[in-house]
Amino acid sequence: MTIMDDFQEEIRQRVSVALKDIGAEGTDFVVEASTMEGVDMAVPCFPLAKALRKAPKDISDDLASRIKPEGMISKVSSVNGFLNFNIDTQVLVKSTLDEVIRCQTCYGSLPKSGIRVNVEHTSTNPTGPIHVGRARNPIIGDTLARCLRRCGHDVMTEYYVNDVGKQVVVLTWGVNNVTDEEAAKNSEEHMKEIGQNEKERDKTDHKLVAKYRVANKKMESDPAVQAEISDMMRRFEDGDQEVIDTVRHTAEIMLDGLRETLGEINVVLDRYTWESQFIADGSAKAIVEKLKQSKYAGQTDDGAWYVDLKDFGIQGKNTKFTFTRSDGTTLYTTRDLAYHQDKFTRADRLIDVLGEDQKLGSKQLCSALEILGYDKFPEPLFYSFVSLPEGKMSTRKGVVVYLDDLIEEAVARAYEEIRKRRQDMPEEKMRAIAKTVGVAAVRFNIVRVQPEKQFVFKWEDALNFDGNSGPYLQYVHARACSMLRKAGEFKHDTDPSKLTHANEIELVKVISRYENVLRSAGDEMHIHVLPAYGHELASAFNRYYAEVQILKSNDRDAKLTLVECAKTVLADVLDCLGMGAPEEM
RNA sequence: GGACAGGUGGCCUAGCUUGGAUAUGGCGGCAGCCUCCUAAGCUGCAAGCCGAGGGUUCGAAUCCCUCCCUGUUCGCCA
Repeated sequence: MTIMDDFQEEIRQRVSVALKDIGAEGTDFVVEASTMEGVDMAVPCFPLAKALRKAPKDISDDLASRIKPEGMISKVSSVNGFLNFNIDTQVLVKSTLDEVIRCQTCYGSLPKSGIRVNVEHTSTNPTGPIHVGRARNPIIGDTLARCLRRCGHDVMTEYYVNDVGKQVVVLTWGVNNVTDEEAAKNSEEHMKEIGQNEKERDKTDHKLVAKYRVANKKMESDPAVQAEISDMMRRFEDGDQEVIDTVRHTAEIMLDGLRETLGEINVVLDRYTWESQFIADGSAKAIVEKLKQSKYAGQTDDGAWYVDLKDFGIQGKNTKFTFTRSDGTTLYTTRDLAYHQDKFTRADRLIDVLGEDQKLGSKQLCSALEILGYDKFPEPLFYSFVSLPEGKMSTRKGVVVYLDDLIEEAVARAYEEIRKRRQDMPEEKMRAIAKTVGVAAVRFNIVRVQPEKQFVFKWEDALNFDGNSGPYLQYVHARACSMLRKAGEFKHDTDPSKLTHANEIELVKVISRYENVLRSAGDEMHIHVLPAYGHELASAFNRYYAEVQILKSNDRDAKLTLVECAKTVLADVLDCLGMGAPEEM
């Protein structure tokens, strides 16, 4: 419960009593945050007009005259049919600041819920480096996980590694049969093709992808290679441990590169689960047997098994969800079912961060789970693909921006910015700050937009360090730190009579909303409200900073206390967004 | 063709679940502000048929219907 929630509740009670006084006990009404400047909460009286058979304006006038400003209510007024309320700012300031000082980084966080939440995100196929088309996934997933932890849940993040299927087999063949020289030559051609002059990055995922490209080409042109790969596929399907191990090993190497990239943007996953596990432990086969028993099950002429989902809201030409090949082997979707079954033994709530291309698959998965007797389902969080101004991202067409390149560019730009203004700073420190600032710019640029919205990647936006950006929030944090450094020792003072400037009240109001923002970002999975909130908080701080003298004020301790509280909350917002909170920049 | 998303000033974006007062903020543009705590900042100005059309309502960006545009999808791929 935030102080605004308490205030809202108090208004609800007072209005109920007033309605009783005018003989309209039990009439429904809403108390909402006001959009009008200088008003905190409002009760629109228009819906009451019919029931009371009076003009809205008369009702609000009448009610306003019956409610005296008491308790948290400092002012009641009636404007054009709206019954308006103002909160007692003294109470607001005192209780908010005391709470921040008491809780520190836990301010805004909810108590332990005991709910285990599993967030599966990223899960990109280990066949190449992460490009920005997919970069939304780890950033959304990681931010959501951080929000959910603040909502009091036990959160585990998880990456589902696809080490099964043709793609990884081809990659594996490439790793074992393509020479380094061939790969280097391909790499050179590839870079030329995508219009870059530099050499391909010396990083395992980038090095492996060259072999993957060569393997794909050879497979297309050379029947012998094609046959070798088919043979590997067959042995894999037959459960040949040697082949399975080799493929897994390649995936591990590729994954090392991906993990490194993710680490650069502060994304660390708690667990990696391998798809091959569900073949090895027989759970995918068990799913097949169970689904075969269902009344929705059927077999094609060739012998492939499916369940018909037309009764489950699946629409289109084909409502059949196939779960075995005609030779009886399992499919990706079957193994995904086994995976979700496994996840449900480890968590109460499952969240899957998925690209919008997975929408149908996710729905089919839920229907199949229902057939298997489940009444709990994974909650998907879909995001639209990131495209480039020149169109859809495609590695083959050379229309691609790798996440590694984006990070490198952002950090380089941040370094230039720092060097411009801080000649006094040691090189190493500038590098460290550039890193944290560049990463913040990248992450913020992605989470600020609602996931389901189409997203066109533009360098100018991704490298924006002004206005609504990650570096803007960091700048305010650094500014507050600088002020506190200069201030030295001071005593916490939350006396509200010393914090009466409009900008001070505004700043406190923003701080007091943090809990509601976290709840919306986490439990309702609206993570994009968090960067917006961070910008509001930082902006409110900047206006306070611009208007009010702090270090030389008579009420220095109280003003510094507000600075410290704002800094504390901002630092937590930054952390929740997976961004560093630099003390200088 | 069906299904599912998105469409808001030149560009990006919030609000839509649960209808309310002058539609949120940023970028870019224009005009100001560093003898003072970090100018990656602050202040002000210009800029909108909320995709189009109907409907419901005292009141619609928000709810309902139709249509248009964009994206995704409709594999014995993963």
